[in-house]
Amino acid sequence: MASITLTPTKQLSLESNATQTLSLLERCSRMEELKQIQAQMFKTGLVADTITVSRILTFCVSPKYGNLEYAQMVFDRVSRPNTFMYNTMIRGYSNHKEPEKAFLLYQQMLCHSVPHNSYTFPFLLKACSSLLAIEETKQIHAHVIKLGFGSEVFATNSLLHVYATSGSIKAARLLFDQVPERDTVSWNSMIDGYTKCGKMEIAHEFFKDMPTKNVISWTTMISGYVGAGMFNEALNLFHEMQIEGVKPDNVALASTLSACSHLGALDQGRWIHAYIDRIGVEIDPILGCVLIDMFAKCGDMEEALEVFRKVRKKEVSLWTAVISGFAIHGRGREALVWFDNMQKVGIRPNHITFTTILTACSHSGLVEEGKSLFESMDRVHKLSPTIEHYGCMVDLLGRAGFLREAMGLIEKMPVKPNAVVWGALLNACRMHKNVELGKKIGKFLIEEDPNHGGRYIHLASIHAVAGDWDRAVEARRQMKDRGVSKLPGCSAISLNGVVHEFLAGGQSHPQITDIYQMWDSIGERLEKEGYKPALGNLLLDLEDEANEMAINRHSERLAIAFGLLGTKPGTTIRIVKNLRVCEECHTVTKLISKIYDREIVMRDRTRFHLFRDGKCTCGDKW
DNA sequence: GTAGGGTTAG
Repeated sequence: MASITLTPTKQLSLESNATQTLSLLERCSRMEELKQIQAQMFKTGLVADTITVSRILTFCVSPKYGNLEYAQMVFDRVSRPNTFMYNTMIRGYSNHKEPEKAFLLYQQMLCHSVPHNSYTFPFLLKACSSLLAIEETKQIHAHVIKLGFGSEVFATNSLLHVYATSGSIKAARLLFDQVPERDTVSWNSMIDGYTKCGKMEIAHEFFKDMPTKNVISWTTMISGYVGAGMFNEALNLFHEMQIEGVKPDNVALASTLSACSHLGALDQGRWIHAYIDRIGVEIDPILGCVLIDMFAKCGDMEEALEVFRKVRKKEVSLWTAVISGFAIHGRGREALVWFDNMQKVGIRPNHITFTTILTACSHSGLVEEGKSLFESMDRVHKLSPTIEHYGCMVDLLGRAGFLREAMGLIEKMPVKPNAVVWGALLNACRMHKNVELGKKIGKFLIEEDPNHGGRYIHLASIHAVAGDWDRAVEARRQMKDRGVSKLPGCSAISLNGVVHEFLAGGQSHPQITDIYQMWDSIGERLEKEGYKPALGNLLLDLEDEANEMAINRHSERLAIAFGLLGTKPGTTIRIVKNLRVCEECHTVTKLISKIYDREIVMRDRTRFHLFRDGKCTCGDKW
């Protein structure tokens, strides 16, 4: 008796019949096995019946294997594919890289008069959704109605989802109001749609009004808040969810942790981490990444590494999260060690890993290492550098003072440099006081995008570095005159588990009078230590034109004053959100840490600073 | 005797 060997337990004898073939297909776990089974079927003269072909197609289009070419080959050899097979192929294409081909199959299906069933439209509309194809959606919508699927909840839900999340929220609303049957999925899609176009109040109305909420409803609303930058609202909603007794799953936890991470709400984040351990949720790579990111951003690399050790599936994203943690702490050497170790265990770095490791090198002054990594991207790893990587390199060279080399790199970039790349060079000009080049770039950037507030601020800061306050104020004034708005500076501080936010010029905090008084006394102490503010007074009189320049520092000073009020000497103050820690702020905070004997932790968009006893760990040389 | 096998939302 002849037989082929698949795996020791899976043998297919010549006598096997269709039923055995099916059970083999069911247990099949690799593409190779599938091909062997098919070869054997051919050899033994077994003709694949409808269900066997269906099984094969299902196997090939599953996201895990995704061998659509092979599925298409099998499909092409079926003389008259039935609805199921068409549906399966449409599903396959809609989930993978060529959603357009789903439309092609649908066309064939119509040509051959193969009937639809209730599965056809959800698959087809998924393709519309990934292509943001509103025109096609409208056409399919017409078919849904014409073919009598207008009251099928799956079909109408899929339509709702495409309209709501592809920029046609009004069409979604119209449909939502008229469909005969609505379920939780319909409501969830509406909430998702409204959060995606920034209509947070309406989204919340829907959320409040819906008859039954499930964990996805809660998560949609929470991640909607996170996407809109409303982190406190996100956290509050998570607490409400707990009170309602809805058990959060990994997605809900990841969204909430991301809110904690943005807010710097380390206490709440720790609570959720403990909760995850307590209820025994497995830390999947996504949850692992947000936990690592949160601890790293809040300053606790040890806890971040502890999480890394606990995650079973150590994917590239997890290693990258750790490397990113070292990067924001200016621990470039360790980042490099982890980058090497990751490859030693057979994990290949991707584009994001390179962005991260280049940032780490840049922030730690590891110029040679960065250059050699950048060069190795294409040569060793077969990854072509993107504009982000060029941006990192300009930043790396620029920070190290190689302005000409950075300029040269920009000139020979294969793609048009964007504002991020120029911004990196401009920042380098500011650091190294290259006023001439800085002014040129600053003006150029404003011409490119006159409505972008940040550009004016950049130019102003260059003039400020040169001590040319008149021009600096002028750049600010120009911005004001053109009606360009800038988001007000914002700082947040975490104290006893509560996050307090301060806006530049803000007066709304209940203890605002004490805070201003505190800052006055801080100012006196600082001046006694010999500190002289570069411009204007310390806290800034916001009415005073000359102080326009330093308005950014207003919010962080309110936060520090508040922190000093609420803590004792020898303890830690956490400024958990801040736009940028500038040179002035650095000097002031170093002094405060010494005079008031506090450890001050400060996080800006890219860095982590720990001020202790008049020093800072970030390693920046001003 | 003609089902079976596969759906939508974070």
